Formats: sequence, C-alpha cells, structure tokens
Amino acid sequence: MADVAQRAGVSVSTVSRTLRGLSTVSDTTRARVEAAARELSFAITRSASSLVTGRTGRVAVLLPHLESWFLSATLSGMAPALREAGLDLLVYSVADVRERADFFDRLPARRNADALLVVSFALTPAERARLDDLGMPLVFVSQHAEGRPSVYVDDADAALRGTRHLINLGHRRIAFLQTSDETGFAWSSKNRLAGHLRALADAGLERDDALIMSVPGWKGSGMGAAVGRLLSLQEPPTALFAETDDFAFRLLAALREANVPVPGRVSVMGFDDHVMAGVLGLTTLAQPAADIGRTAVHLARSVIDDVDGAHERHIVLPTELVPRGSTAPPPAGS
Amino acid sequence: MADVAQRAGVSVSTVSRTLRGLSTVSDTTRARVEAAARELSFAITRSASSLVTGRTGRVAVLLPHLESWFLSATLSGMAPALREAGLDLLVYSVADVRERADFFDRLPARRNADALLVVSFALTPAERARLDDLGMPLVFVSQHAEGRPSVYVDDADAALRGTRHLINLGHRRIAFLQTSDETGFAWSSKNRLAGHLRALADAGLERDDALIMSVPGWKGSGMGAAVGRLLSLQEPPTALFAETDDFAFRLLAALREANVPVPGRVSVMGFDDHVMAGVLGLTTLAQPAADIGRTAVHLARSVIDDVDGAHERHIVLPTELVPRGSTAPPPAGS
DNA sequence: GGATCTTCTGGCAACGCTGTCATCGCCTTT
DNA sequence: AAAGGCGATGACAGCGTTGCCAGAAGATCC
Repeated sequence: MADVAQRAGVSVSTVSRTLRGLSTVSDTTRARVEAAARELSFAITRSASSLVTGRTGRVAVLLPHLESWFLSATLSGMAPALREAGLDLLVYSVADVRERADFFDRLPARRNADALLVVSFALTPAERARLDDLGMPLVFVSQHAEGRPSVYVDDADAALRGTRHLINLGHRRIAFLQTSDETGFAWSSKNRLAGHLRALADAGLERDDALIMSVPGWKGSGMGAAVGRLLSLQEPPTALFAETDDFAFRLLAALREANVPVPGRVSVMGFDDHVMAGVLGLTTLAQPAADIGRTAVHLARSVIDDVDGAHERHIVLPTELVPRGSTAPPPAGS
Repeated sequence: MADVAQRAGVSVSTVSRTLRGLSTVSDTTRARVEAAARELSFAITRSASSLVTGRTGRVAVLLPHLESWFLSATLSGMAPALREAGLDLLVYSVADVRERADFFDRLPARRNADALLVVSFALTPAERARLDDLGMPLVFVSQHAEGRPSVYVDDADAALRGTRHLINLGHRRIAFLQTSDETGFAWSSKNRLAGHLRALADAGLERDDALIMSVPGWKGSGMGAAVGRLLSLQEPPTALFAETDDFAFRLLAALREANVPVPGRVSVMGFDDHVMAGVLGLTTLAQPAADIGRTAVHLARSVIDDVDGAHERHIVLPTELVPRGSTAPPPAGS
C-alpha cells in the first residue's frame, strides 16, 4: 500500500480511504490512486485489515461432506452472493467422526471468519454448546435451530405432500426409506418421516413399522437387501418414498436389478430434485438448494451487520412436488 | 494470547513458542501454558501471525463451478489432506464470464492464501500470464501446465483405451460427444478427443467428422437433437463415447426417450466413474478424483515449503477402464 | 572458584493496515 | 475583513502475533 501511495503521490491514509470507497476523497485524487493501484495490481492484505477492524472478510461453511448434490448445490448458491458482498468462502468439510471431533475441539473457524454457516448438520447438544461459546455469528442452513437464525424448507410439509400424492394415486402401502448414516441429514430426515406419517394418518391409513426402513451407508449395497425385505412382505408396498434423490437413484438401480418395473409394479418418489432426477424421470420434491445458499449468505450478512431482528430470523423456503414418470397408480388388484 | 500468558504466569513470547510447538520450552512451562490455553479455549488469530510470517495458513482453490461430480470429488479429496497440514480451504468458484473476469482482474487470492490450486480451468494466455504475475505458488489440477507443477490423468491415453475397448467389441462407427460449453474441461476435452482419434487411426478406421459432436450447455436439451442427427446418418454409429459421465447420463436419457436400446442398438461409454455410473451400469474410464485432490495438496505443500524440484513436477495418475452393462458388441449385421 | 556453555525466558520492534485527530486551505457568512 | 465552517489530506498509534536479541539461572569444565 505504501508503494501505491508513493506512486500516486499521496499518503497511505488516502490510499486506504480510496480503496475502501470512503466518500471524503476528491475525485482527482481518487482517480490517481486507483490508477496506481491498478498499475501495481495491488491487492489488499486482509490479514492486516482484519487485525484492526476485527473483520476477516471471510465466511466459513461447515458441512458434513462435499459429495451430495444438495450440499454442492447449496454451496454453489452461496458463492455468487458472497462474491457480491466481497466475502471469501472458507470451507470446513468434516467427513468422519475424527475430523468432526477435531473441528469442535479446536474450532479453527474462531477468529478466522466473520460468520459460520452450519449446513445440514445434526449436532449433539455438546457440539451446539461449543458453537454457542464460539461467540461468533452463526447461521443454520437446511435446519431449524432454536435461538439462532436459520434457513430451511419445511421438510415435514413437503414429505406430507409427497405421500399425499402417492395416496391420491391410489397407493395404500407406502414404504419410507432413510439412510442410517450418522453424519448428514438427520434433522431433515426426522422431519420428512414425520410428514410422511402425518399424511398416512390424515388419510386414515395405519402405520406399519415394517414399511419404514433404515438402509446403511452412502455407498454400501444394503439397498438390495432392503428391497428384498420389502417385496417379500405379506402385503408388499406399491410405492417407495426415499428420503433423498441420491437414495432414490440407488433404489431405482436395485429395483432394476431385481426386475421390478417402475412405476408398473412400484412407484418411487425422491426428495431434492437432483439434476439427474429429470434425466431419470424421478418424481421428487424440489427444494431450492441454490436459493437456500443465497438466502443463508444474506442472513449471515444481516447478522454480521447486526441488523435488528436478524439474530433470530427463521426463513422457510418453498418446496414443490415435481411429478415425473416414476410414480403412477398402483397395479390393478393390489 | 496475553490472557493466556497472564494466566500461565509467563510472557507472551513463551506462549507463542509453546503453541507453535517449538522445542525450547521446558516441560513444566509447556504444561502450564497448554492448560491455560485450554481453559480459556484460546484460538490463535491467524491474521496476526500471517502479518508477521507471511504465511496465511490457507490454500485457495479456483474452480469453474461446484456442480460437477468430478470437481466435488476432487475437492473432497483435498479436504482431509489440508486438514492434516493444518491448512484452511478457501474456495473461489467462478461460474460465469463476469465472475471470471472479476477474479482475474482483482486477483483476490493474492496475499490471502499460501498457494492457488487451479482446477480444470481452460485459461487464456492472458489469464495464465496474470496468474504468473501473482507471484504465489501455483498448482494446476486436472490439467498439464508448462513450467508449473501439475497433477492430472493422461486423458488421451485413457480415451484411447476406451475407444480401443469399443473397437475390440467389434464397433467400427464410433461417435464422440463433447460439450461445447466454454467454461470447464477444455484441456481434458481436447486430449480425450485426440486419444479417441488416435485409437481409430491405430485400428485403421477412417475419421468421420460427422461422428464428432459438440453438444451445447450443461443442462440444455440439445442432447435429443444430437442423438437424432447421429442416428439419422447413412451409416449411424453403433457406439457413443461421451467425454464425461455427466454427459453420458444425459445421453442415456435421450436414448431411452428415443427408444434406442442400450447396449442392444448402441453402446455408450463415459469418462469419470461418477458414483451414479455404477448405479446406472455405465461403462466408463475411472479417474481417481479424490487422489487427484490429495496429490494436488501434497504438491502444493512441497511448493510452499520450497522443496527441491517441486516447482516443476508433473504427476500423472492412472485411469482404469471399468466395463459395465452399457457396452456390448454391435448388433449383428451392422 | 571462576570462566564458559547451555537452556530457558522476557522484552521489543515490526508486519500492513485502519481509525482518530490534527492540519491546512478555501468558501461562506456577517 | 474577520470568524467560522467544511472538505481533503497527512501523521501516528495500535491491532495480535512472531523473530531476534539479551539476559538469568543452572550445569560443566579446568
């Protein structure tokens, strides 16, 4: 910055003021400084300004991993919003328990970001407490959190509408498949199941726990076994509701392998509206992942700037049922 | 840090030494300091140390976007390697031309990261020059770059083997489909096509430009049209080689819509080994995305630490043909 | 027992910026 | 014409660390 000052023939103070866009700089000086900065392709050292202002110009995002469509899409939505605000994006992805413990132990985000966005994270009370101790703005994304701003969809309501759609098609035996994976979408998961059950109850259908399946792992092969168990029930389901599209895809593959026609014999419904859902013709509940990301960033900015009421705002974004080819009325006589 | 020092009854210098793990601290003092730091759950302000040491403890990654499987998987591979090195991950995703221009204009990574990893980025000479001016360690990922360390796979060789596989199955008319999308995989793309053509030439097959298709957009609907054009040729192809799996999936969807059986009438081959490739039974060339990410980080660390020879190391990782159900011998009589 | 090492610790400047205050012209007001 | 106000700029301290040097205390050697 001193170089720029010298080249422009002004003091560093003036350069600082110019570059920050403060109004008290004359037009001619501003032009000179900007020219000098450009010629030297000067980029500010954020470390130094952070030290003085206490702002880092960075927002940290904590994610359970990076490989699901939903998380990537959410992150994608954040990127432009952050850029617009001149904020950099710091990503903490904690894939396993060790990394997770390490994150909450060392809290590396502390003092290294202006806000922490916690995405789709099923927190233990201890972890939640640790974050609260962090003393930095927190925004919960894709989950509701008491006492903190959050952005999410109404998973229960969406699932309710999904199941209702299946019921309207004539289905009476509807299975719900969820991942038993620990990390990840536990908050959403619980709510989706609740919505599903609610729809069944509303329609006067009896709950049957044999139709609620926890299938292990993201990548495992438990899916085939699960399908086998469901289809060998005395009264097998005519529709399968998977808690995410990623999951529904694996389900479709398992069904294809077992030569079960979709939707001829069973209907399949997903949740997310993954890009591939369109390609594969999967009926699903679209959730606006990019919007969620963008909104989360806006919310974070409000909290950082200490806007009134921002500290406990809960924004619920809409979901939409997208009917495609994987759902149809149940086969006659079932 | 002053608080910790006071609580431990030592000077800040000693606290600093202890926390950095320097050896010249007595065991008793070290224990006292560590206890104090833990009790106050002290976290160091990186900004301040950056200012002194010139190290930021951060690595920046520049990506064309965040939504392809390959990029997510690569990023996933980087995360644990960075964590292990105590480095934070700064993500710059530039989705459109405006953002891209902005990045190269302002170079926000400058002085805000210890190294920049450039992933799958088809750079203009001007952009490349701009990066070189940046005066910071650069690592090119998923692309070869003259004069800079890089990690990539031999796309040409992989594609060659893919096409050879199709030829070995008996195919003689093989189409190659690439995206005409600007951002993204231009480097890989060019090489994959070259490898494909090489395999044709090696087998004594004539090149037919009608079989090389550029299909627009990531998400558009140009795929149906492309399939139509190919299948209405006088001598239609019996095999289709898509430059990425993402692309192959859309191709599969278009073929299904057109009622063209795969692999009955045409075989389809992809590139990447996307998670869904297994699910959909797509034959593909697996590239070790996570390994690429991890290796890139190791390389970056070597360059940062100025290890001998690191500045121009080129690491080529292996690819593997994964035969699945989407490829088979051509239908009899074609 | 004094000189010389060694091991450990403290003091202090410096990193590159920002915020505050002081200063300097020039314009307006009476 | 003097007083006051205002807009633009510069000087300087200080943010929380680290690196360097000095120094204290204890160990070793002749």
